[in-house]
Amino acid sequence: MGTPLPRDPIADAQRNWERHGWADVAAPMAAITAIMRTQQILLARIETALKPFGLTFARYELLALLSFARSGALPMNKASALLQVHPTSVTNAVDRLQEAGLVLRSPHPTDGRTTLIELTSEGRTLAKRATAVLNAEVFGRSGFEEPEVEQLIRILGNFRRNAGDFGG
Amino acid sequence: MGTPLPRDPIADAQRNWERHGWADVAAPMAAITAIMRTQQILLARIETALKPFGLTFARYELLALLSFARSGALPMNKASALLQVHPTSVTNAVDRLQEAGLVLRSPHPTDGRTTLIELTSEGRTLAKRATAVLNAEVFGRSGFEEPEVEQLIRILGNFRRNAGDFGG
DNA sequence: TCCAAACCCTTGGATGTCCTAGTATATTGC
DNA sequence: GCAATATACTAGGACATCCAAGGGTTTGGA
Repeated sequence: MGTPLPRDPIADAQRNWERHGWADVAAPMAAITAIMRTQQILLARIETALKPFGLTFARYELLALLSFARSGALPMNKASALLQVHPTSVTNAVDRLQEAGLVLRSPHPTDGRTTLIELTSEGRTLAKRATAVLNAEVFGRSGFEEPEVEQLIRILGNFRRNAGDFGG
Repeated sequence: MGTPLPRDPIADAQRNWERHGWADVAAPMAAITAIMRTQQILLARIETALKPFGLTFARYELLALLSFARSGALPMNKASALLQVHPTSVTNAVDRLQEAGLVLRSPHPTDGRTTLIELTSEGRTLAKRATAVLNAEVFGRSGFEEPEVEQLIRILGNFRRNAGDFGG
């Protein structure tokens, strides 16, 4: 996966689409494919930055979410909704974070069905340190110019709203 | 994972970043997180469209790539480079496509190390049908406006080039 | 009151991705 | 010509994601 290609494979795919009579959807195809590839690149950078902490992005996101909750605790279903992942993915992440002593499960005081995830002090400390590294090494060197960042936030925000993520 | 949230969780995260003194990287953080989430949404749409064909996106991409190769065949390492995934991921995809009778492996005529992936006629037919459905149901209804598509292609194209994907 | 429907979490299974080796074949350099 | 290095593919393992199904808890309508 190493050396750069001589040509942009996505631009090539777009040309192929046009040549085959699908010119009307060639551009959206290219945009969507570019999003998939960009996500892959960014995820790799993030995972590299988090590796020294023994964290993956999924686990980091959960830690970060908990660290912003006033009480440092959230119900699992709340975390699932806010992170927008399947409940089983949260179960998986909590299992591993709990093994590492970064969070712990506790019963909900009034609803016997619900489990609360609580940040331990180790978890809170690690979240803070990991965030500092992510800010410095990934978000601070994204490679996006300032106006591009604003455009991405706007375009993808509209997309996510229309997709039903939030604020129907 | 169903009902829309009352508020945009990514916008909330951006505000949290600003509140905690990381205002300088809050916007890139939000943009990157939005890319991750958008990819997730798009992938889900694509997988839904492909499910009736027994295809996943990874397998479809390989089929589509082969269908654009003149001879309908490519070396595994070439496919790995063009799809920008790890060689083992190609091995995995080829295994399953071969089981389904959509591709077959053949030895390279002059290089004993190399394996060629060839499209079968079933594979070619299925690629064509799957592409038609993807074009109609996903790319044709992306939810992106036309100028947004152009902006995404430009912004993400620059990003991918700077990330070393192509055209050093 | 009480049972069905709704909700919450977990287990088990299928996929995909990557990394680290290991085997086989080519290429290079002496 | 032969050993050392490089390249190509695959096997095994770690993770993450989703779906389907199961067991426990609450809620709500008859």
